Amino acid sequence: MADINLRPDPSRADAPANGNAAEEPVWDIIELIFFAYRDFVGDPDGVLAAFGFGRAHHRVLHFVNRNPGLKVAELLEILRITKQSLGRVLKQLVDEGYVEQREGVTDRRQRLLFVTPKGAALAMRLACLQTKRIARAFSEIGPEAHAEARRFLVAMINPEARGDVLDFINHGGRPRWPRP
Amino acid sequence: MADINLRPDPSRADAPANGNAAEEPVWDIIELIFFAYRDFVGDPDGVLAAFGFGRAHHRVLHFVNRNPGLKVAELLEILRITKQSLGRVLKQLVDEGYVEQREGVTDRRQRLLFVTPKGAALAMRLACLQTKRIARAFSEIGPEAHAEARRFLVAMINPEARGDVLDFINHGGRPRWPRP
DNA sequence: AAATTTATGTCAGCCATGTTGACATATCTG
DNA sequence: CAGATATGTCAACATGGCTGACATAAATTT
Repeated sequence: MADINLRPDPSRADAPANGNAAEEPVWDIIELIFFAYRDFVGDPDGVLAAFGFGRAHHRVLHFVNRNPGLKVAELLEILRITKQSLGRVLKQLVDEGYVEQREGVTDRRQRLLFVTPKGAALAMRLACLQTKRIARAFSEIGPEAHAEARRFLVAMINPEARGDVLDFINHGGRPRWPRP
Repeated sequence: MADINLRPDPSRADAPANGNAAEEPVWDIIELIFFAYRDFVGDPDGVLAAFGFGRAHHRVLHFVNRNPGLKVAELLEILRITKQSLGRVLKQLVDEGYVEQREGVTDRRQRLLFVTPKGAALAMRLACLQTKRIARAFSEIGPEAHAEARRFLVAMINPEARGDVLDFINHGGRPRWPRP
């Protein structure tokens, strides 16, 4: 009787406690992230395909919509892709009238990004689609769901990046990624 | 004073309550899923690159490791890709000795999938990497973290698919995706 | 003013990983 | 035996990453 603790099933080895060695993988969360993400990003695919767009366009449109006046360099840092990759999808969004570029007022080298009304409508449509899934999940869980999900997701982000990410998602419509 | 309720900030319009129309997008969760997933799947990339593999190889290796004797058709259904796409990465994993294929005992058309010891070691290494991130997140949140995260992720999965997914992640090492 | 740095764009080509369509083979089932 | 099933394969194409090289305009530094 030397080992009395609260492990109902020793095979599950939960509560790593030391948090360093990661002795037994947390299989359920690893796999649930795969399945949940697969369904979550799958929602917009049909709509995007009808517009001739893919997930890359969705990401660009989303962040420009949420951050009017975003600089190209900031968007590159968010998406962590190269300017060549971004250029391809951005050009299509601009050519087809979903995104606009305007010269920066203080720095005329900059091409600040804005969604057009058409772009805003598509971005909103896609966000609402994804929100339906989130809202259904929250309603199944209860009133704490939003706060719990947010805590979990924030904790999964690289600690050094969290400050910037939290500033960003709380921006309230004003652009400020690395600094104004 | 006709509207007394607990909304600290009316611009946030949280708690959709009806759960049908998805009137205002849940921006924070949508974006946090993007950032959290980006960091989560980024962890294994370095290790994979050192082996000449990519994320597609990781997914195959992971599910074969977790499901010894998995049938090709079952793996296709999990990953939701075509057999041609799977064939390409699976062939490399087999050729390089990470995965083995054995004839089914009852049905000799089947090529049941198993990881080799080498494959198991790599799969475990990658899972432990991802587990470190999860364990860190859990330790920041508290003892309820695992249960909360699991509830949220399950609730985000398509309701029709949940039964199969839950059976799958609880399989305990015995393969049974659609049916035995 | 000239030189340099910065913000952005562009061309060309490669790679990983998804797709469709057609077809081959072995094996199981009725 | 006839047909359905499990798997593999060839060929071609699409998307969205990547690198490297180079161009332009505007800001900044010297």
